[in-house]
Amino acid sequence: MAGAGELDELVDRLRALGERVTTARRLVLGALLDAGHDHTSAEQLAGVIQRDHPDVNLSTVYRTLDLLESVGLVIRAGLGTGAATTYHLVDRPHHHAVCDGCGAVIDLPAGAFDAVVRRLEREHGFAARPSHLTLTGRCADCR
Amino acid sequence: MAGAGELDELVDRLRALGERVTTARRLVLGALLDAGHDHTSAEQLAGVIQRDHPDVNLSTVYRTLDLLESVGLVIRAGLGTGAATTYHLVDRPHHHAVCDGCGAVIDLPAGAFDAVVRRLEREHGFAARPSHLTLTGRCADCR
DNA sequence: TCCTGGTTGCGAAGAGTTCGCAGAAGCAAG
DNA sequence: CTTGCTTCTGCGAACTCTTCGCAACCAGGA
Repeated sequence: MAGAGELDELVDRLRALGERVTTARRLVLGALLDAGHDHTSAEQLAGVIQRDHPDVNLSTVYRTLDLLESVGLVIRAGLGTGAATTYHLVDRPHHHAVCDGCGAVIDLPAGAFDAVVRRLEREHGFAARPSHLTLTGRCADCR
Repeated sequence: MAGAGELDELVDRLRALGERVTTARRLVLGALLDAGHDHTSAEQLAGVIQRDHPDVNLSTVYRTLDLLESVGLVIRAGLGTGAATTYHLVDRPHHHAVCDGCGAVIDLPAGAFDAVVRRLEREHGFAARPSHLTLTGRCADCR
């Protein structure tokens, strides 16, 4: 279980953005906090929430995740085909390396792509979202 | 329409890999060639093919794309939620920048990520597929 | 040309996600 | 605290994209 302080902070941010704070949204944020830096699917989040609150619907989790993404509190990492979309809090910027073999998602330090991002900006006018870079390959275990 | 020579070359590569060359596979490869460097969905490809060959089924296009991906002739770029998975030939290595705003896929030169890829290998033991890096952000037009 | 196993078309199933609606709940004002 | 407007939620159905099973078919080797 994550500390209550963190949840309150997220809730306050949501309110400050002019969004309503509802029970369902609090629960989704709480579940995302509990997930730590793991990448969880909407269904997984709903499962966790429904252990204590069976009346929270999967649709609501999807809608809440959409909202949280639109205000920048959450990002979605669209993995390859078959796998469901996963979400996690934008607590600190980092990047994803997804292993083709085992599907593992490896978090990479935020600075890894800085040079590339700057170059893209300069040469292509493309503003990369610094917290959302995904690359695929093979992790050390699967090679 | 792409040159016939290119198609023959792809067909030969497929045969050399021990895979059967069927009409449907030839058509899928042809459609991928015609698409050039655009990223096309299975449905788009099926549509193009079915203009001349209405009897080619969407299932077959999916199965063929899976095959082509498994032998390394095609890569799939799983864009965000909602959008269908897109595919394109691995004609030359390059990377993708996907715009959040308009969904445009920008091809980036192969070398852009070389330094990062090498560093990932060294520091994380992660072997990135050099032909499949995706990053999201905002293109020049959408900013 | 004949055989054999991989491939295809077809239809249906499956997973993940979205939508519409009526009732419930958040939040601001009184 | 109560009221009232607006947004949110639960529910269920619909939708899209993708996969599967099966019988007929065909590519490639003998």
